[in-house]
Amino acid sequence: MPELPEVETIARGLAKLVTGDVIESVWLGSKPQTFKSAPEQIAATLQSKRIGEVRRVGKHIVFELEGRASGFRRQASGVSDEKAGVRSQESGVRKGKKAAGKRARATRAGATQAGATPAGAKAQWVVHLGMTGRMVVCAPETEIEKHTHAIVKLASGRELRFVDARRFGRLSVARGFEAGGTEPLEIEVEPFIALFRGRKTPIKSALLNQKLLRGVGNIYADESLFRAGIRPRRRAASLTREDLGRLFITVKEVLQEAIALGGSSISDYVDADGEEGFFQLELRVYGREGEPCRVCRSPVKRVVIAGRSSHYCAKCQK
DNA sequence: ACTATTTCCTGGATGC
DNA sequence: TGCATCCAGGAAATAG
Repeated sequence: MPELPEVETIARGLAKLVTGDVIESVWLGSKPQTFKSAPEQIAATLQSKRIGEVRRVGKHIVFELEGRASGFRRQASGVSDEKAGVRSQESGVRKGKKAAGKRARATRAGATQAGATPAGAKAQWVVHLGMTGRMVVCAPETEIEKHTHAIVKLASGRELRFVDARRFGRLSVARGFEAGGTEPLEIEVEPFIALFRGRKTPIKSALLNQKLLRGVGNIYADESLFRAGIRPRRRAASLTREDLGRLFITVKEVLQEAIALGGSSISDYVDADGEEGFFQLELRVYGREGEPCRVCRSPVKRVVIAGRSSHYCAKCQK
């Protein structure tokens, strides 16, 4: 399950592999829910672009796209790139086949994003891996895996493929992409504390809320709370400044350590080079139900909060 | 404005 | 062995 450290690791790996390469052609699969922007718009936006910076924003991978196809005009209207993007989004609303409702909603979200964007921002390819999404860089003759939803041919002769069995992953194009909340590795202590003020929701849920902090998922929420000595069910508003001060430290600590170890390889996560991470060996509570707490030896508990399994030590966390 | 719940999806694990 | 059932998870949609 790629969370911030895994996505960071993958983005760094991809940056090394594909920065500077040029997209020669794009094939997109037929599962509509994979594409958060209209497939035609994704294909048109990627076509003939040079891949610039590749970076992580929350749990998203963002590819900056530079330049454009010579002579390419969307809908032969001669409008600017910016307007072409908006226009094709609108046409997406009108067209909408069986997924009309879904598409319209997704399009509105995209339009809001574009609206908040400085004019002239570069086009971007945004990838969310969901649970099982993977970006594969390989030779064109490599057998096409089951659940391959996108294939991007590169001028270097290689292909960049998006493979996602469970299909929670999403592809889109944007300009000035911004994901809701604040980057946990960049936030300062006071804004961090302010995020949770007055919230009745369990602190675990608040940590998972991407509109507050972006990039923390189930594994790192549990690990941060363990290190801070806070039970996941505690209401966010009930935490003292001291509690939140500790949590502020442990969230950063856990994420940084996990990045340093290349993420956690649970189930089938591997980085852009196919290498496993090592942070799964450092996990103190996640996935350790019934096993002895590494600090006090009492068995790790598992409860369900907001539909997510949450692991904690009843003795070490209050 | 918030919060809680449901939905999507398939491979792997478990149960009988 | 085979078949059914459950479970994992992020985020958007829906309900309260």
